[in-house]
Amino acid sequence: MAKELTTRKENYAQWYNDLVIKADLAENSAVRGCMVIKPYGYSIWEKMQAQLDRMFKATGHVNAYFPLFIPKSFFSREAAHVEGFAKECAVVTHYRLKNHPDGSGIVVDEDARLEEELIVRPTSETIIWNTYRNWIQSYRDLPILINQWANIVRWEMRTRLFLRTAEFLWQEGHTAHATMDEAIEETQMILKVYADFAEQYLALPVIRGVKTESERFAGAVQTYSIEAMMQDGKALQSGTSHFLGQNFARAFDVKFTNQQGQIDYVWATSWGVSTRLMGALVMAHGDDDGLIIPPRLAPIQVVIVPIYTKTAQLKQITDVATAIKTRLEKAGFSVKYDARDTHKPGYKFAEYELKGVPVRLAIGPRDLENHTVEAARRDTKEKQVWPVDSLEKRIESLLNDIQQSIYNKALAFREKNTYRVDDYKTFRDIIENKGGFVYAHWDGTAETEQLIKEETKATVRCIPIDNPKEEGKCIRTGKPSRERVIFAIAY
RNA sequence: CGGGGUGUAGCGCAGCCCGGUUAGCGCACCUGCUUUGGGAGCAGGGGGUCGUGAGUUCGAAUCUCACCACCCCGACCA
Repeated sequence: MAKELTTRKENYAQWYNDLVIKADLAENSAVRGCMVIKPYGYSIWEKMQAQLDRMFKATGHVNAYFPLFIPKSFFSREAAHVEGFAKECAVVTHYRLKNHPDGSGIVVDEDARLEEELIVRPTSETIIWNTYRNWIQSYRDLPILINQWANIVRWEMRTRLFLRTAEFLWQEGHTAHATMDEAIEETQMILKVYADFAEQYLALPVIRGVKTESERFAGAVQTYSIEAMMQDGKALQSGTSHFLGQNFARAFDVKFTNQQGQIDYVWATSWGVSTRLMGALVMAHGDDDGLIIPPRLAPIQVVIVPIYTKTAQLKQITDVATAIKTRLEKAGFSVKYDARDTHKPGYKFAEYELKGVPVRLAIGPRDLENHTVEAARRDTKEKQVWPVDSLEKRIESLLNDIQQSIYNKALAFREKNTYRVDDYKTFRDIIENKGGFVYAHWDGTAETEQLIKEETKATVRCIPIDNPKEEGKCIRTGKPSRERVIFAIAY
């Protein structure tokens, strides 16, 4: 197989797609806009899930499951919500098929039309809040801190593997609170969980911020997000946390009696991250040789490749390799020994690089003789020869180093491509020619935001939290502004 | 839904303009031998309703029409 992933400069989208497909993560399915997540890709997702799940549980949440189908009437209770999602819903209208009378095949049985259509959930606020109504009467029933792992469907016009598929996997948290402050606190706490996960596990530096009104979740009072920069300078919204106020409680009539004996509507939050994080992983860290998986999320952290000429040698090497594998597994690493006789070492090297396995150990006749292994790290491709003794310590420190290095690299890239700009000409030049994040003043109106979007394709990604106040003039209209916001072209 | 493009073996493509043996190439696949410390070499082999349907013609991958699918760019979006 020849090296082919060299298209990135010419067509980043194609480079990304190739990488996802060739690294064995996913492929397009027979269903338009939907993807097949392959075993290797899914195992990375499982690692993400497991870690996020731990973090949610550590912050007091529990998992539950709500229906895939949402009656159409539920969906229209919250005006802004329905407006935001109506254009991309899959709708179930019938419940039965039949053979066509002329024998030409299976057709929908028109006699089996549903009285009320069912929407395949694009998000579950409505079905969940309809359920919460029955669960909540008193402040003693609050808070409810529930998360759900599920698939959802949004009938997007244009799709891209992991980043925007018609069906995707995610987790959605839906919490109910007695007070506004508590709900806001929850929203921000989850944002912190997302940021910590992105930075410590995905090795992806993110900016926490607040969305502008036009980018806000349909039905939310406030939307917080984490924003990351991909290697083409575009922004990827990698997770969102919404303060929903009492909007859904009002829409679904979810009231409770507070400690003072007064009846009030319940305060809500919702938050989610999706398989889009897989896309972030690919785009933030990948290179022309393939993926680079952060060690803390790698399904295989260490791969051992034998190098031999005769079958007898293979047996000797296998003895050594198996012993090493056992030792490393005992130390808590996930290790694969690839003793396939059907592929040559060079092929395997390239294959595991494509898959982004952080560390490769090669063991050959020389190593048998010297009691060594050759260790190669995926991120920098550096190799060194190690004695077999004390391998655990070296692996541990190497994996930690890789985790940190790829984070540092991504952070350095983001900083290098972040600008502070005060005039529109420079702004346009950077957005059009360089890409990246631009901190600029904005007058705070949706009109100006829309104008800038039309003129440059850039949008306000977020208003960073803890943003320093600074007097300035909107770069488009010259009207006064009190802080800079982040503009970028987004995925 | 607007603009552009592509459908030929599992993947990537040539052939089409100018119709004419048995439709070809690279990778992959299978067999054998030699190889194995960075995607092996040689020899042999298998695999095709040329997207679908109609039309023109003695003859269509090639020309005409319709349809379908997919990709890219836009609008929308996690």
